[in-house]
Amino acid sequence: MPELPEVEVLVRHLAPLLTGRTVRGVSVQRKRVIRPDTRQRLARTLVGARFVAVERRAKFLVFQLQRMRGRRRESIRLLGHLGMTGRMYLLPSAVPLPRHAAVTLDLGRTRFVYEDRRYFGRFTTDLSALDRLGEEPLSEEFTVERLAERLKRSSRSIKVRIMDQAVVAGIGNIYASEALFRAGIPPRKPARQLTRPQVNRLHAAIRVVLREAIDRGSTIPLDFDGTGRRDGLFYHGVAEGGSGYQQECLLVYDREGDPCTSCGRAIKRIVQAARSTYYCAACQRN
DNA sequence: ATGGCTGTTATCCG
DNA sequence: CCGGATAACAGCCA
Repeated sequence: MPELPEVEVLVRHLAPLLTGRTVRGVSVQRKRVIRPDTRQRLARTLVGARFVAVERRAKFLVFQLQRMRGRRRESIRLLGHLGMTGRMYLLPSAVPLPRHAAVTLDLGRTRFVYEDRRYFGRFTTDLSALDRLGEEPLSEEFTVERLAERLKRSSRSIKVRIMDQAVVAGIGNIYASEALFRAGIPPRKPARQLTRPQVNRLHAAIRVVLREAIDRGSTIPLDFDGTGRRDGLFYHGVAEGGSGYQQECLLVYDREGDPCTSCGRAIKRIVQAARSTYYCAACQRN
């Protein structure tokens, strides 16, 4: 569920469930997701700590915990990332763990499960990844000027460029295509060649696309229970009787050959930096 | 069924 | 520095 809106919706879901809970035990089924932490270090850090907040930064989940050490209150931060296929949810302790459980936290009668089929995600006390991020696209700091600055020296295609987390923190493959379609910008255009009106439109489009996806994900019913039905992968809109998120909200992503919602011409698919890009050749011109 | 595709990112090259 | 390719991994689909 990995892009910014999906993480935001998940964080809003998890925050009230986790806040106040105490970690009784830590179990690491896949140690690659905790690197550079070790099992021992993670367990030593977390056991006895209490969740005080869950926040989002770009596509990362930031878990804040506190623990009493002697007479001192100690703050702990944990970084979560879902990679391509990660999920996080609470499960009654009696329920057997899913096949691809990567890390589980014992919270008493429930456990927090981080599950990841491909193990591309992360769950660690190493926060260094946060240092490499650009502005939050929905914050005040993300101004048109900032975006223009980050684009003007790059010869990379604009699509690949806005997926760089140092340029726009939280945009991924889906919303990159969506934002460019909304802004009417061809995905292969070199970033530095965007006109000022195009940068203006892109800035607005990024915010609109992300905001709408968050609103959508906050509105539709989701099941964060680990069963895989309506579990937060809301842009797929599966298990929604055919009227899911994708049908209603994604205008170009994964719609190769479908008629453009604006002009009716077939949506095209190309590959850039080994990822699929979808666009309308008629609506997205220089 | 074999191979190509998938929501991510770090790293290694030229 | 920049940008492209690849690797990490498992499952799904044609």
